[in-house]
Formats: sequence, C-alpha cells, structure tokens
Amino acid sequence: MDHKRATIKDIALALKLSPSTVSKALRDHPNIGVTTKERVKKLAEQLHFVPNQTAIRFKQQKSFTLGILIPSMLDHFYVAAVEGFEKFAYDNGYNVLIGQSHESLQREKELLLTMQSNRVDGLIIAISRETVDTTHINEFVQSGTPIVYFMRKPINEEYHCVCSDVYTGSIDAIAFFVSRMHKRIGFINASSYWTTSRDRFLGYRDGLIQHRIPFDKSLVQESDFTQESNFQATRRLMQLDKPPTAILAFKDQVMLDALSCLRRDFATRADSIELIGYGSNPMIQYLERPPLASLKEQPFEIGQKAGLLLLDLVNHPQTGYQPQLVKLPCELQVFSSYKQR
Amino acid sequence: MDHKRATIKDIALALKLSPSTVSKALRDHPNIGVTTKERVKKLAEQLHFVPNQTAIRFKQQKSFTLGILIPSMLDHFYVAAVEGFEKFAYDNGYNVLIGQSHESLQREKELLLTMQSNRVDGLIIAISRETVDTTHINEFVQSGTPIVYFMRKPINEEYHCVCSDVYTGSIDAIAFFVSRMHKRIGFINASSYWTTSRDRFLGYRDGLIQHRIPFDKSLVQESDFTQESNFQATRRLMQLDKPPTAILAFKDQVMLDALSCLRRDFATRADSIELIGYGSNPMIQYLERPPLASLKEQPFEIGQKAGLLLLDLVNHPQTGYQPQLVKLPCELQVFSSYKQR
DNA sequence: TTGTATGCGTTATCAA
DNA sequence: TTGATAACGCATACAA
Repeated sequence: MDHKRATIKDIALALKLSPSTVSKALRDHPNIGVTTKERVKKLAEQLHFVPNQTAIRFKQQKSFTLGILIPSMLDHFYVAAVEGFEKFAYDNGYNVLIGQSHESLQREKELLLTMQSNRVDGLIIAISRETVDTTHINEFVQSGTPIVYFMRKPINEEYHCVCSDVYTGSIDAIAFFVSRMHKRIGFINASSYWTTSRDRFLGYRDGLIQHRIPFDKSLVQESDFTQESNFQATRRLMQLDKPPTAILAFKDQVMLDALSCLRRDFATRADSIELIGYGSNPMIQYLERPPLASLKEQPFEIGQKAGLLLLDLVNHPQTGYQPQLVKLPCELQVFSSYKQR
Repeated sequence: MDHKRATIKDIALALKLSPSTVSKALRDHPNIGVTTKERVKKLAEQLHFVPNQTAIRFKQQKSFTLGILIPSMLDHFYVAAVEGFEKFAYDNGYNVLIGQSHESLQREKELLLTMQSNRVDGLIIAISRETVDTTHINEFVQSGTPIVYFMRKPINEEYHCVCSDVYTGSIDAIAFFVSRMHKRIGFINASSYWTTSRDRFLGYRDGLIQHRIPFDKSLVQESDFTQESNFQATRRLMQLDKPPTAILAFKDQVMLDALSCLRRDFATRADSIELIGYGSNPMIQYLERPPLASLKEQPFEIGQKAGLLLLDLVNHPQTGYQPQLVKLPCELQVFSSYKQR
C-alpha cells in the first residue's frame, strides 16, 4: 500500500529530470524528446500516477467545475436535466457540482455560497419556490461567475434562460381540449414569480381567445406542488358553480394528484374530466386509465443547451450583455387509450 | 463589477496586517485581538470575501469531498440514497461528487479515475451490472482512499457494506404469500454477482423451506432491469407447465413491468397473480389496482449510514481491517386495496 | 497579540 | 531539448 500518492516531483527525481520536463512530457508537449516522453509515461503508469486536479485547479485559477442548482432530485424532470447538463459538461472536461434547494430560499443562498467557495466556473439554476427577491443571485453574478437560468426564471429578471416553450404548449393543449368539445377548461398553475408560469398562463388565455371561449378567472388556481395543495386546487375547481370539464395542469405530478383527487372525492364525475399535464412522466405508462395527454418536454436537451450557453459565457465573458432566451418545443403526447376515440 | 475576487492578502494589505493574522482572525483563532477580528471581518464582508476552497483543499491536502457512485439517478432508490448521503456529508462539512455508471463497467472505471483525480477523501459505491471483475476497485482502495459498498456489493469481496436486510425481507414476503394460500411462488432476481441478489435468493429459498414448500429451480428467473428483460422473465414464469400464482420481484420497477406484462399478455390470469417487489416506489400510490405489497427499504438512511461509516474510515484509516456489514430492515407494506380482504 | 517564512503540486515563463 | 524559478491562496510552525 503506497500511502503517499506519486507526484510529478517523484517521477522527476527518479528519472533525474526536472518537474517541468515531466509535466510537459505527461501532456505531450511538442518540445520534449520522444524517448523522454516514453520513460516518463512508463514510470508514471508504474507508480499509478494520477494528476492532482486539486493542484491544477489551484494553479490554473479555474475549477473546471460547473454548478447546477435544482429544486429536488426527486423530481424526474430535474434529474433528466442534470443528466443532460452532466453529459455536456463531462464531454467538455468539466465536473458538475449539484445542489438541491428543496424549495428553500435559505438553502438556495447557502448553496450559492458553496458554489462560490468552490469557485465554479459557471452555474445554471432553477430557482426555488420561495425565491421572490433575487438579490443573492445578482450578487453572485456581480462577483464574476456567469449563470444561466433554466425552466424557472424570475419574472423580473432579463437574463439568459433555457426552457420549454410552454406558451405554445398551452396553446396546443387548449386546441386539443377544444377539439374534444370542451368549453370550460380549468388550469392549475404554479408560482407567479416564474416566467414559466406566466407563459403557461398566457398560452392558456390566448388559446381560449383563439377559440372564442370567454376567460374566467375562477378557472385558474395556483398550487405549490405539495399533494395537499394539488388536491385543494382541484377541489376549488370542482366546487365551482360551473366546474370545468377539462383541466390543464402545471406538470404531470400535479395532474396525477388531480386525478387521484377526482377519483376519490368526485367519483361520479371523475371519468368525464379530461386532463393534460406537462412533462411526460414515464410512470404514466403504468396507469391503467391514464389521463388524456401530456406535453412532452425535453429536460435532457434543456440541460445540454443550458450547458452550451453557459460554457460560452465562461469562455467569452463579454458576450454576457445580450440575454439569450432559448425555448425548446413541447410535444403533445396523447395516451393510447384515447387515441382512437 | 470587481472581477478579481478578494483574497486574504487584499484584506491584509488594506488593513496593514499580515496575511496570517487575517487568516486567523477570519477563523476566530483565540489569540487574535477582538478589535482586529472586528476590523478584518467587516472589511471581508465589504469586499465580499469568500474563502477559496480550491486553495484550502490544496493546502490541506484534503478535498473535503466524498464521492458516491450509483448506477443511475433515474432510479428513485438511488436518488434517495444520494439525498441521505448528501445530507450527512453537508452536515459534516463535506461536498459530494456524484457519478453515474449507467451500468457500464467502462464508465465505472473512468469515474473511479475522476474521483481519484479529484482526490475525494472517500467513496461509496453501488457497482454496475457489468462489474464482475473488481480489480479496478481494489486498486482504488490500494491507493489509499477508503470505500464503502452500498446495496450492490461484489459477491467475492469481503468489505464494508451498508444495505437492506433483503434476506429477512424475502422471508417475510414468502410468509405473507403463504398466508394467502400461495404454494407456487415465482422469483425474478438480478445479477448473481451481487450479494444483494444472493441474499434475496437465500431468503426466498429458506422462506419456502420454512413453510415446507419444495424449491423449484424453474421458478427463479433473472432480469437485467430493462423493460424487455423484465417482460421476458415474466413470460418465462407464466409459460411454465405449472406457472406461479405469486411472484416476488427484485425491485418495484421489475414488479411494475411484470404487472404490465401480465395484464397485456396473460389478461385472463393477471388478476389472480399476486406480486411483491422491493422499494416502495412512491408512484405506486397512483395505480388504481396496485400490486399486493412492497418491501419498503430505507435508501435515505442507507446513504446516511454509509456516509457515517465512510467518514469513520476517512478519519481513522487503521480501522479498515475489520469489514463492517450493516443491514437495515425492510418493512412489508401492503397496499390498501388488499388490506381488508 | 501579531508577523515571517514555508510549502502543498502544478504549470508558465524564461533561461540554458 | 531540458531546467530553474516563480506563482496561485491559504494555513501553520515558529519567531518577535
């Protein structure tokens, strides 16, 4: 057990070379002799030499690490986004530092500090539910580390962002509902501080307008994603004088809870209510009577795209002034049991 | 925009102190004057000073980072384990580096190198499906970094491991099946290179013995977790001359696929087959006709416990000789629709 | 109570 | 083609 790891120095000493020569040899620097390179590499392998990233980072004043801040890994959507981001990062020689806010502003602030402390070269972030004020994020950016928002962008910030084109998604959903003769369409939305909520809403509203359906404020309810909140929103809709015959939900998790609520509390009417959510949660395939449809998003691609944009900012800090807004399309995916109706 | 981050030197210079004094003041070292501390801390805040972990790691020859290697974050079980591990790590001042093997041995080897290169202070690992030979892991340990296996431990290695007590779990499952009059009980297992597969099997076999049910080799099938493989294993069981009336599955995902397969390909018999899986996947609550039961595991606690064990090894390298084996109990959770039968 | 000197592993610059 | 030197930011042993 060689408890002390081999360093460049060790190799240099053993081979009677200088550390700088060894360093260059290991990295195939052009002006090092072929034989020297061979000797160095051979010994390096024998000694199980592994370059010390810790030292390289320090020396280069660059962490080769990108950060990603998400609400929770228990949400399949964000896991997929992490996957895409990670793949992009690894392909470009970067590590990834993951942080979960668990929807807590306090935690988000702490994590931002951790990211700074670790000197991440850049960060992508989906803000927490509690994030109304964005001073802490602005300070982070001020300190020189570029960020890219993804999915959840503060509504009062103009900044780089990659997200789903939920506006068009909502338009499509409404059109599909209308084609199935629905005229009263409920909508369960999320935090009004996110552009992604606003865009969903605008699509919902404009979709109604396109089909000459009057907009009714009471048909729009807000939920915070907890099961209880999803249930309550559903109940509020169903207890209206003129309840909806169809519901568009902010995301599949909300839709599934709405479905549970309907079947439990409104059993007689449950089967006549049609539902569309966002996300295409893979578990839906296991339901015997799945909801009507889901707007399939592209979380993996969103993670990748956000990484691409971020790396560009990392390498060309001056491009930071013109905020980029990337929207990836959603696709309405109708579940099989409804297709042939 | 202060593009260059403040360092201890900057503070020292501005306050006409030495860097070492500032360093000590910031960390509340006892022999620094109160007024000095105040001056230092005040300026540090004004300059938005954030200690450079990159430098600290380098200086201390310690990364304050723990690694975790899992098959995939798309598996809810491992996400929960990461959560537990992460919480423990953060509470103890450590960062976490996550790697996903995606069941590839090649990727696992690469990730092990990345972990070494990042000088993680310790690592917990659930090996990939392809990991039969464990030379790469042993070399990793040889190089001086402690590891703890969790869930998936190579069958030919005696080493620290934290996992579910699946042996007792299988015993309980069989007992429950027997209480419901089943006599032919199928079993879909996973890689025979994992102790967790062997233990499940031993529990299955011993459970049968306890109830004087003859063991039948053909009732045990293996799957690799892909949907197709899960389907095939189910079909092999159902196509036996004397098919099972109940099936124990390696994990809930396998059980759900088995359920799909039964309902699709063996519709007439599907409802008479009872299923038990491992894991208590939260999505099961959304099924209208859920399977019989699931052995609820404790992935969060397993992650925490593995972290605890690992940190002990990190801090007391000499304790490494007596392999610790920790098993956390599983609890048979019967789904509601069956409870009153 | 504060300051000085040193070194962690690596690489870039410049000299030989 | 190779080598010497300095530097990155911080913590520590020791000196004042």
